[in-house]
Amino acid sequence: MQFASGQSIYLQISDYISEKILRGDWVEGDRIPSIRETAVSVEVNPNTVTRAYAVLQDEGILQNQRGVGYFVAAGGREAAAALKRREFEEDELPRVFRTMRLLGMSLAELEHLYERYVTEEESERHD
Amino acid sequence: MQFASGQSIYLQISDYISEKILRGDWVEGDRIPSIRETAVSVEVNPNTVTRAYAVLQDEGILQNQRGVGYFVAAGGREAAAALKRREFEEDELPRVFRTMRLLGMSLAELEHLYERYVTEEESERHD
Amino acid sequence: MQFASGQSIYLQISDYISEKILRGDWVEGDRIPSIRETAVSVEVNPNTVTRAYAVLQDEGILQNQRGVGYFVAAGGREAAAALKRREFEEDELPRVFRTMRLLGMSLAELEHLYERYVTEEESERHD
Amino acid sequence: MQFASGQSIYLQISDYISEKILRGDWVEGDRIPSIRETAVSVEVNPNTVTRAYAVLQDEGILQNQRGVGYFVAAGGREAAAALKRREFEEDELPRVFRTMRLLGMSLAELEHLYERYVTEEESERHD
DNA sequence: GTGGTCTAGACCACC
DNA sequence: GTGGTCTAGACCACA
Repeated sequence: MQFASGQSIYLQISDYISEKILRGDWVEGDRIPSIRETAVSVEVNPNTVTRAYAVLQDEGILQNQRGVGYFVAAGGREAAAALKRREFEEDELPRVFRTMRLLGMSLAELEHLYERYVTEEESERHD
Repeated sequence: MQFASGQSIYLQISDYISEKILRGDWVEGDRIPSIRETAVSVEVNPNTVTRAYAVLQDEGILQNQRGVGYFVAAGGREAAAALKRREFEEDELPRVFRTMRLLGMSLAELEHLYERYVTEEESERHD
Repeated sequence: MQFASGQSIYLQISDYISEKILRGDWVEGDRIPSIRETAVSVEVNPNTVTRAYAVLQDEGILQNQRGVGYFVAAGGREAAAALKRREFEEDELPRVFRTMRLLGMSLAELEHLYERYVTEEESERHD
Repeated sequence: MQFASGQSIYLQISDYISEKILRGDWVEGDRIPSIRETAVSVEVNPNTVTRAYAVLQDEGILQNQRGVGYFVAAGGREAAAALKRREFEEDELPRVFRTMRLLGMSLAELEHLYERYVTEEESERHD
């Protein structure tokens, strides 16, 4: 895992876990890697992972059993989707639309960029 | 002016100035409010405004005449537009498109949200 | 059995057993379920149940006959009652009274809540 | 400040702050001691105080200004009161009433204990 | 000066 | 083994 600057590592980790659950890699009731395992695999301090997991537990995405581990909570996927959608629609999209107006970018142009993005994604998948 | 958490205040201020110029509120050669005036009006430490103006000067959007004040630079509007567009296309849009895929949101749905945004904007303007 | 977070599971189990004895579900000399049986029924590691039983044995509530099982000790019910009362009066009530003052809650209001609690209990019993 | 065992220090600190606000020692908009100041005064590591403040910020009791400090949030006192009352009525009181029934303790007896508590408090105040 | 984050390392209770 | 907490110390961005 590569960390971008500009966002804290623990948030990048919680996003990463959250997206795994969104994609269905881990489903309700699955035990996810322990704090220590994740710490080793992403090469950060266990404390940092603890913080990432705590965020997800607060959001109702993870659940933990003392001395056992962390699990995808009941309704965890829905919680993750709801959270991501809410952040997207309430924070990101308004900013995007506002910028479009400022730049005088039309919806058609946005669609064009979207299609370009999709094709680029496709080609990367073939690497 | 309201400050969102999560982004530094000086960047929020420089964005605010930059958008004023993009909208044409201030045009090439206009003197913009002094650091002190802005500091008072947005209720912030003058150091913070200084930093915001410095960013804009670096980008070629503002120009400083010592002892006189800050002015919209020659080509300032174009510089602001270019900067905003670059940030938008390189940073924000890829993130947006990625999230759309993750949420399974179609381009049609995005257009729908865009239209809703536009109508909301319209109605707010009538307040 | 549902486990609340915030208190260790073994203590929740020992409370649960203790209350069974207080209510008279199990009386002096009764053999209570084996560690394994309880472990299965409450879906917990046998080690955890062992610890819970050990606590109760320490308090003189249970008695162990090696190879046979655990029994409600002579005077077990009284021991359980004394323990619970002590914990209640020394730990819980002072905290409760303190919070009442902090919230400005009167004794009358407390009585009101008590009556509501009792009626709710009644109605649940009819389910 | 003395810390009891059984509850984590950071929660004891957040309770302490919360009660200060409930009592009106600090009111809306007041700046509370910085993380470092509190860390010194209660003799714990700044990280621990950070965690306590973060809890209160999550609850809407505190609010922070980057680089300036923590403040009692708008509606902070109400948030603190609501939180405490909710925890009290939903968690603590049901447990109390349940124990009363188990011990066969009457409301009259509880009142008696309450009066004793109040008089003890009074006499302590005269020390 | 402020808060925010991260690391390293320790100890604990618990399962 | 698991997670939870705490410390010490560091570095950073920010006001």
